Amino acid sequence: MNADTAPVERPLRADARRNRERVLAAADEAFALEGPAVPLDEIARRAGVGAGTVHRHFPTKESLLEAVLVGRLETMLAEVRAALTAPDSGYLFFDFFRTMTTYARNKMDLADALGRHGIDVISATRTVSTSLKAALAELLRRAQEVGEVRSDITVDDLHALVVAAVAAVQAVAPEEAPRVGALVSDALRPRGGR
Amino acid sequence: MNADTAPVERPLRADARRNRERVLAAADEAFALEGPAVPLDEIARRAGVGAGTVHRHFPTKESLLEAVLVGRLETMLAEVRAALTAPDSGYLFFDFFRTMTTYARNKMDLADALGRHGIDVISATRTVSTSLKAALAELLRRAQEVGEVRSDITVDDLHALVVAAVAAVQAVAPEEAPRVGALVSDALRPRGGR
DNA sequence: GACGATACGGGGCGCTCGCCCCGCTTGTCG
DNA sequence: CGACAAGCGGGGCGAGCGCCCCGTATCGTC
Repeated sequence: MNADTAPVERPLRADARRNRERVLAAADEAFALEGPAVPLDEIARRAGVGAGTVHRHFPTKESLLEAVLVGRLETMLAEVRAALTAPDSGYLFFDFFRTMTTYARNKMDLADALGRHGIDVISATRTVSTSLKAALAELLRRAQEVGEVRSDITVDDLHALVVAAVAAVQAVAPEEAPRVGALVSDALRPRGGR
Repeated sequence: MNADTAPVERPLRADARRNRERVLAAADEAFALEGPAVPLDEIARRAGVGAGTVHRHFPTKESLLEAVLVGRLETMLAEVRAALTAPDSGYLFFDFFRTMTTYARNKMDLADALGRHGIDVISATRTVSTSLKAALAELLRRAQEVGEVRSDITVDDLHALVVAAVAAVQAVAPEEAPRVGALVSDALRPRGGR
């Protein structure tokens, strides 16, 4: 096999790598706090770098959004995999659902900001979101096996319910949030069960 | 009582009134299709008026958003009141829930666009949203009375569930939408029922 | 320690969009 | 029907923001 099919990309210089991480971290935080409309200058300021540096690592604002989104999906994936290795993971399904809701909140506005700019979110995050879906499918299967979850629920349904729970929780007073979140997740339980 | 406490505002000239309606209709449509970020010029173009005209009737973009939002809430209110006068309105609750979901979709992005601009949505829409809430409370009470809905659900919960259903429906393929919407609304039903 | 390559900073350009202004048109009323 | 007020159109200004550029600083290597 020859090397020129995969043009060896040289590793980043140490400071470049460090700055890239800083920008990513600052962007993650800024997007979470202020939403996807936050100016790039603000992100640069938080990261303690110049605007040019942000632009060098992420040629467009969308590419930065995309990178942050992929990072969040990877965090979620790690979480799901951790849940899968736990004993009795089927029984812990609803605890896990609550955790997912927290992560998903951050994810969503990024995803639709990208969508609005004509970026195909599905293909941009294909690798990680495929793995995530597979891991979720396994978790769901186990929960259904032990009768915790209705048997006619698909992974897509699960995803939709997480999204629904996020929306519902944001729509009520904070002290009602846990009850309402649970209310939504109850839609997953077999009817007549509890 | 004297008149100068309420300085009689002269009625709008006929063409002004017509243009105001056109702008409002164009804005409603444009916001629904393109989201709240649509430029005012685009709205003016759709309405067939100049940009200055839009600005005269609605001094800021937020005031236009607000006017459209109030209009949508009024439509929803009319819908709820219609449902209340129907015979057996308790039993039709879940049909009605589906209708609400459709209206709410349009409402939500406007509301949080206003929120992002520091507008207090609650007080801006106080009159109509108070009436809406009261009407919904009555509808909910009847549905609970005939056992269609869990007795521990509040109006705020109902609102949250509508929001949740909207989010869920948007998160799945169109052909799955009815099933997923129903899944969410099932959270309102007494457990062990149906 | 010196030299070439790589990365940084931040000023600046161009575009978009909300808002204003002013010369002209149209409706209203005696 | 005529005069005056009310309303209209659209060009233009200023602010905000994404993106680019280039002189300077820093890193990696021999």
